[in-house]
Amino acid sequence: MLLFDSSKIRRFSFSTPHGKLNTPFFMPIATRGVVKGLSGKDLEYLNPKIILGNTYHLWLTPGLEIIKKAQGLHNFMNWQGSILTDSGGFQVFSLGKFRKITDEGVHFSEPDSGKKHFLTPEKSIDIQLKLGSDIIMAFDECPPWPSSKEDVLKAVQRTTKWAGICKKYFRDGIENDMDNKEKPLLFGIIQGGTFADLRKKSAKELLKIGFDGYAIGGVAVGEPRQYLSKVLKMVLPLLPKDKPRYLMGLGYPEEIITAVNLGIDMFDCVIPSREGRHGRLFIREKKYFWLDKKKKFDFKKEEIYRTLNIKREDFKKDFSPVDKYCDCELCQNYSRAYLRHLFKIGDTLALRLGAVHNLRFYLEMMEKIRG
RNA sequence: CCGAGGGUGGCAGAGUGGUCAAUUGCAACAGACUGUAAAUCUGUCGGGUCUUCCCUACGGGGGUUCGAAUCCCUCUCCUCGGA
Repeated sequence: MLLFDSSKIRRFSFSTPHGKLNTPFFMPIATRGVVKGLSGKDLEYLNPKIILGNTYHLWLTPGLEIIKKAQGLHNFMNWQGSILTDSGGFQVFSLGKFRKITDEGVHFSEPDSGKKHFLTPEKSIDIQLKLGSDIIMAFDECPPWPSSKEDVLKAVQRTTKWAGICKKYFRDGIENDMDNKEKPLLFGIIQGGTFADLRKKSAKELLKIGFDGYAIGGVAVGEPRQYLSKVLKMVLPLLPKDKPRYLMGLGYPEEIITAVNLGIDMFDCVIPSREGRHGRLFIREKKYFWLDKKKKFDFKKEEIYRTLNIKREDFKKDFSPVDKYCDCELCQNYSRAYLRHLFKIGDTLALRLGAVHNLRFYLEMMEKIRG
């Protein structure tokens, strides 16, 4: 059971070199310079204001040479909104056995080719500056769950150390870059797993260094779901009210609403896009009744949304729209049966329509939350 | 009509005496997905009281053998070559 109180949520705005952002908001993921399967027209329709790219992946492909020749990532992908770039810190976690961590940085080997790369805090910031990112993330170490307290402590210490290096390198980089009319923002990332003392330690150390915004990382890496609000409650009271707070990598709609309630401003997650491509569609049965009239509302997850596995046999002859309250291209033009058919024959249109729909679901939800 | 090679589970295609209810791929069905190693991954996929048990099953029928998808005979169908 969650409680949503629209009068209590944080609403404010801040600007990046590519525009003003109103919180709380959700960032679609464009790891390698594209929201997988979507065109610029699709993005125009979705109008997310800000999307997320990834340092590590863009560094490998297409590489900085190409991005530089294209005059930055925005230009390269023809996206004029803001871009937040993740530092590659998450790959320290997700690439698991394909990397080795030292205090200086992380050695990665590409899973397919075995090709080796060494990413450091300095290099990460350098890459992000060259990409032309609007919001640059500090390079962090995201420990998996479960990890011993000793290991999490080590990750916190390393993350703090790297954060200091990132800050310094960022400041120097900005000062030396006379072309940069508007300076990007730099965010620090709080680690500490599920340990209250380590979370607080991490937050305090990052506050001391000073950032334009603060992210909470290392959440939803496998720990039980109850930890989400616990971790947020450990950290959020310590953060300044006038700086954006970003919950990295989350989540399902009910998790986002929980986090909004507790004071989070920014989200990103692969769930809507990936699950859309995989045929799992987010739909609502009633049109956001939980946001109507009443300011306070108790609701359960099922009351916000449900999901359809559109590939199921049940939808073979279901000619109704996926979500009758949705205004996306899929819901306005095609039936469940048709989308199922597209998935069954493996046509890429299915992937695109699925991702667009789910992202529309998420972004519209955020719109409604903002009011 | 003669010669040669074949007919295996929804399809394709392994297997040439026991460890075969039968490799693998596709299709089908179901599930997973949280700062994207992900248009990916996992499971099921002849039937039964779902079992270290039984039944049915590798074109049909018959035979050899302790034992056959695998060997023999016969019928049938397909493909290729020759009249």
